[in-house]
Amino acid sequence: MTASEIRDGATPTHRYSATVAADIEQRWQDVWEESGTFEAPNPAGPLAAPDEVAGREKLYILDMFPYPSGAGLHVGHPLGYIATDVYGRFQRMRGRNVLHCLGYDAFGLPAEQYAVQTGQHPRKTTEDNVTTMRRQLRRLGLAHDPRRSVATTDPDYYRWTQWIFRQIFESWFDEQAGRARPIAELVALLESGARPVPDGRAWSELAEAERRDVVDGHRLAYVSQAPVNWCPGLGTVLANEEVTAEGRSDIGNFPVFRRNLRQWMLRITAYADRLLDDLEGLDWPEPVKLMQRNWIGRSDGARVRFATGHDTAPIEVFTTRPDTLFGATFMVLAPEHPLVDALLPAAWPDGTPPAWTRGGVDPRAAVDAYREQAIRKTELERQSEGRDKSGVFAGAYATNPVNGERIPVFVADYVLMGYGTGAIMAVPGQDERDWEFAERFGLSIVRTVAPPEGWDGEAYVGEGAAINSANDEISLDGMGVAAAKAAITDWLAAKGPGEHTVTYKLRDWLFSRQRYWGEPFPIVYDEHDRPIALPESALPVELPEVGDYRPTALDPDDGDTDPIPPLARAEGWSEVELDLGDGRGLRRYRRELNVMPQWAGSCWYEIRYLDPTNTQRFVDADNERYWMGPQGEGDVGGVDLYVGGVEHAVLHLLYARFWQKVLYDLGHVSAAEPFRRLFNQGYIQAHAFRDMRGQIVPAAEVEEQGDGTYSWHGQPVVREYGKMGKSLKNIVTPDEMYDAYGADTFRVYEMSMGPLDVSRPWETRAVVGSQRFLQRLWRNVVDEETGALRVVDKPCDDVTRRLLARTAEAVTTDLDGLRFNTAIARLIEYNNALTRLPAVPREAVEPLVLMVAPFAPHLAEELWSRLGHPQSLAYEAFPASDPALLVEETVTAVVQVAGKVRDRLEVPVSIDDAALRQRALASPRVASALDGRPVRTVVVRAPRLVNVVPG
RNA sequence: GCGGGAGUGGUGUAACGGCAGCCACGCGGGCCUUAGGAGCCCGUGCCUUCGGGCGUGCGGGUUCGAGUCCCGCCUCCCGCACCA
Repeated sequence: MTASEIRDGATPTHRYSATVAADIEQRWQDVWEESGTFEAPNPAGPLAAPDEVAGREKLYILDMFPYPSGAGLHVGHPLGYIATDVYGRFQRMRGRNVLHCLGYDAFGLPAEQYAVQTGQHPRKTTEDNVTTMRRQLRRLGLAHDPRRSVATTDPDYYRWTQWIFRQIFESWFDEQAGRARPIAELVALLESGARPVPDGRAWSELAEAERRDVVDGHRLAYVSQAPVNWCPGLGTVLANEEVTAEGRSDIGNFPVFRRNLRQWMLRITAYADRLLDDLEGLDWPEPVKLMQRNWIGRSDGARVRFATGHDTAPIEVFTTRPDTLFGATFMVLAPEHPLVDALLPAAWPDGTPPAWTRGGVDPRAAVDAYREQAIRKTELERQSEGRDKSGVFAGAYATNPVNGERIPVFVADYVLMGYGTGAIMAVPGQDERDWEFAERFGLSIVRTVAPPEGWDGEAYVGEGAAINSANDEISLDGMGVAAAKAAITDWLAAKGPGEHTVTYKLRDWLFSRQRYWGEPFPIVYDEHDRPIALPESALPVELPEVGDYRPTALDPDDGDTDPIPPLARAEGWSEVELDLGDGRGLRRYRRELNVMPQWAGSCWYEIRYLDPTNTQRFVDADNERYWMGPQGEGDVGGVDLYVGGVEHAVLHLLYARFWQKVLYDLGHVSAAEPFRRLFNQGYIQAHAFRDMRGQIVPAAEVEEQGDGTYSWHGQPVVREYGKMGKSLKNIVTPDEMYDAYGADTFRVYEMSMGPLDVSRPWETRAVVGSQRFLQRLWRNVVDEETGALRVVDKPCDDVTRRLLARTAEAVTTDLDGLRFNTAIARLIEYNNALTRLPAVPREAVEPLVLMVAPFAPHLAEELWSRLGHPQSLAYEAFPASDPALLVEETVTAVVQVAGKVRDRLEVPVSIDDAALRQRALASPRVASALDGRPVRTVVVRAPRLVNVVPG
């Protein structure tokens, strides 16, 4: 082809197009893989390369564990992976030993639901999905260590998940030491008498079964019969964290019922204070810390017992306002409170107001009817009713311990069984809810905190002096809230009916699921139905094949059904004959048929990445200390940078912190926290379009009209804004971007759209801007027509050299601060400057290629290689700037009059205030702006600014 | 209701308390083309009597100087929500 033919034809042969990009990208991906470019050396174990570790600072970068869904990726998914990759490549060029990899969280409900829909075995669909995702991500050119890509569904992985569960099961929380200890140490303490048995008897007096009860009652993993979230639609129970505020399942949106079932729990509540306190030392976004604090929900207060006069235990309440105890004029119990039944008398007491009985012939009938109605109410109905208070008198009275007042006891659903003790003392004078209830039922109201002047008459919850709060022994009157709290709490403790206490919103973690696709528990039951942990040598307990892995189909709206674990169908698996080595010989045991929840595998994956092939331990101690150990005094340790969406603010991040702390207490890891620094990326949103009937139409087929309106096949549609997804028909896939532009353009575009932590709309038509940038860079190095190198080996001019220094400086600080968008703007600016040069000097463009490399690594490798460098640039030093070149000789000084810019002066950088002041006042523009007014003051900030203030 | 975050051109965004709008999309004009949904170059906040004036959600304040700090509103987004 002649040159004129090329010009006559369409695109020059050597233009950086999607085709050229695809060729370059796949070639370099192969090179990286074959030469193990991004394999991170360990200090010890099978992946050890001590020579490569020596003398380099380590950096552990982590992306949130993805689960491979069947839907494939859209362009929003890789955002965080690209960001961590850019950062990792940058830090590698600055000499750090970077650990970065990606595995798959492949167990769990989403994977299983997808398998159920497609009628295939979850193992098959999971493997297919992982393959698809690996392909889509490989095409992105992520600098991951492929040897470390674990999957939770691999028996070599879940063997250690089971091992950790076993550690949790075989330990207890020593409240005094504030940490977990091996269960054997508890047994020793009990045997020696150093620790009393809870009911006060001697250990030696206890029967074997009673001893087991005591020990099992202390374990961090325990079986309990308790109200749990039963979701018949999913066929499984769920953790509190997996249930929405509307009382439905997070996944699938099925109704959830409270039901008493025997389930595995993890004692996360034992760690409530440490999970709260250790947030202090973490470099996390404040909103996430706050969400964790709120979820843990610590509140300080007092327990107070109210005698009932019946033949029952007193009613114990929790209050954060013990100072208002003199104003407690009635009590309220949650409908499910266990004391309610014992309190109910045979008939209404004399003088019971009719409004209190809800028409019940006797208290039992009234309370039963009320409970029936309250339990039937869904969360949604409760909310639609607003805060209207309902309730019924229990026919009983209690005695206020501070003043001996006889106060009525009600049952009402505004008191929740799940918080505090499930019972409250009602203080209408200082509590809005109690006020509403008192008004409704005509109950007396006593103010015990003086409201401010002019208070409108409702409950006063603020600060103020105590009033009406004295008995023969103590008076709170005149005290502030804090002082009154302390005084009354001391009095209660001295007299017996109460004491200081702390309550948490956090509940223990419901850990078993009646599903198939999860980790089996390493647990068997003996003939007494007691759980026993299988020995380490029996791990992994492999997930058995079953004829039908689907959960038993149950009516989603019927909460009275029972869960049926699919593993019960595994032929010959549920019963097993074993010698557990406890001297009892070969015996028959029943296996645990539940599986672990989705979160189990993601509670410790960041640890397994460190040592993925270790067959002796879940992680080698040296490797763990090297990558995650504390860095000096006061550091909690953990991953150096963890990037992911804010949707895991509570669930995963809380569970993983809990497991980390157990492992830390037991001496298995050196880091007290798993994630030292957390960064929440924003989401990529997208526009969606509806036609006149309100139906969503495919966004890809919508055309923009000249007047800013939109049409779809000729009919007008309206634009809205939301998540990218199937339901809004607005998915754009990475594959489309690879085909149309190439991976490097896609990467640059995603990083240039805006700050990483801000959500923003996807705009396919804007991607071309990033392509033009890379094309211009390519053209600065390669002749589009001939493919020859265009770079000249001549010295660079001074202006360009200074611009390069400033660019390198700015790009470095931007990358350090994860400000990728501004770094790219700088690079484009510099590249545009090179484009305007008559010829591009090597000295000017080589640093640019290196600086672009973290963003567009394939293009950069290709240019680097064409520039004559035989080695990959992955370990080239990131360009540093000569400080001498950063110093300007002259600057533009801005001259303001009354704060408005009126002139600009080119001045030497060394100019002093007096000289600059003189030059500014000499400016004719200043004179004209002053318009004859006298000068009052002149603010001078040499060399950049003068502000002349007229009188 | 409580708590948190954010409001800047047509769009995404950028600005140590010191030149508002870097960079990019889009748009307008031009070049090159048989052609342009390619590429390149120039222009592009609004108004203007071409002097300049006005501009960072609204209203105040601090300051020589405020997009940035303080107070009060408005709007949007997120989290929690009868938590005693």
